[in-house]
Amino acid sequence: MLIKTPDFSLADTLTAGQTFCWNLGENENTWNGWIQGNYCCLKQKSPTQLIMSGSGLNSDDIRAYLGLNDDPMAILQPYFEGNQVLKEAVTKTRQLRCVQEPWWECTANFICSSLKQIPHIRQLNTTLRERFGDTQNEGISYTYPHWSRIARIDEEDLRRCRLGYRAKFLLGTARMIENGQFDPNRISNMETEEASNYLQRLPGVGEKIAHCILLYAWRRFDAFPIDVWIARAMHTLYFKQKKMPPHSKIHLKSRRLFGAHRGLAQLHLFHWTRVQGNRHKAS
DNA sequence: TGGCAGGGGTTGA
DNA sequence: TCAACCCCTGCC
Repeated sequence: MLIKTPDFSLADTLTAGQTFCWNLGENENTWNGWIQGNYCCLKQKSPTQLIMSGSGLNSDDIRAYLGLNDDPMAILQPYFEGNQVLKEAVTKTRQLRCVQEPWWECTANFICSSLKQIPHIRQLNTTLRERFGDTQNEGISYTYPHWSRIARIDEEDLRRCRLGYRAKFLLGTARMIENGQFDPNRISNMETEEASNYLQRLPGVGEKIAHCILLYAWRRFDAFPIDVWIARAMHTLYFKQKKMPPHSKIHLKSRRLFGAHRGLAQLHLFHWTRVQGNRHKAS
């Protein structure tokens, strides 16, 4: 199925640290992964054309998952005045989109993410699928294990998936959801800050991960996850002081600079600084 | 080949 | 505020 898109980069979007269930296929520009529990193959034919195969999904599903209905340039334009840095970052990364991950997989991925790099997190996602998920396509692909499945696993079995200390957190979170101590349906009716505090009741979920979940699963564009990358970027770009400012000050600054769309701004700044870093490394 | 540092974070004292 | 928690990678 051919899907027309705005100016878009599939690779940038799938490797920007939002989602961890996509792997590069054998053919160039081809990615195999999961949308709404359906295994599918996406190929970027051109910056404005995608080809989707291998699932019962329609183009609206793909567009919604990949955030193709958003125009980041238009959304963030009101914040460009007096903020040349943001304008440049968004212009250079305008092919990037904010995805919409399933909330449980997103939560589990980010619990697994602490002190891990993107390839490791992707590896963990694959391992958990292969060991505890249900098979689709006769063993070629596996669904992400439901929390009720994870809740029944021994911590030692999870540790054997190379989760380390994160095994206890993932198990604790799955069990809290399973026994009704945490109700994800409540999130939709909460303000972002309240939702962040609620998510932080889950073991292994602190402020950063709570904001990641709100941004990438609930698409709360006012969530602003601060990791070491974005903290460094904000420090370099927007603070004159030599010492790294505390997260409270970075949050305040992000509100002032990017308003209700600071999460989206974060995504583009993060990607832009990473691309620049790689460029410096390459040269 | 092996030792060491450091990495996209959270917890608990 | 800071050590502890695991595992992997890159570097020497």
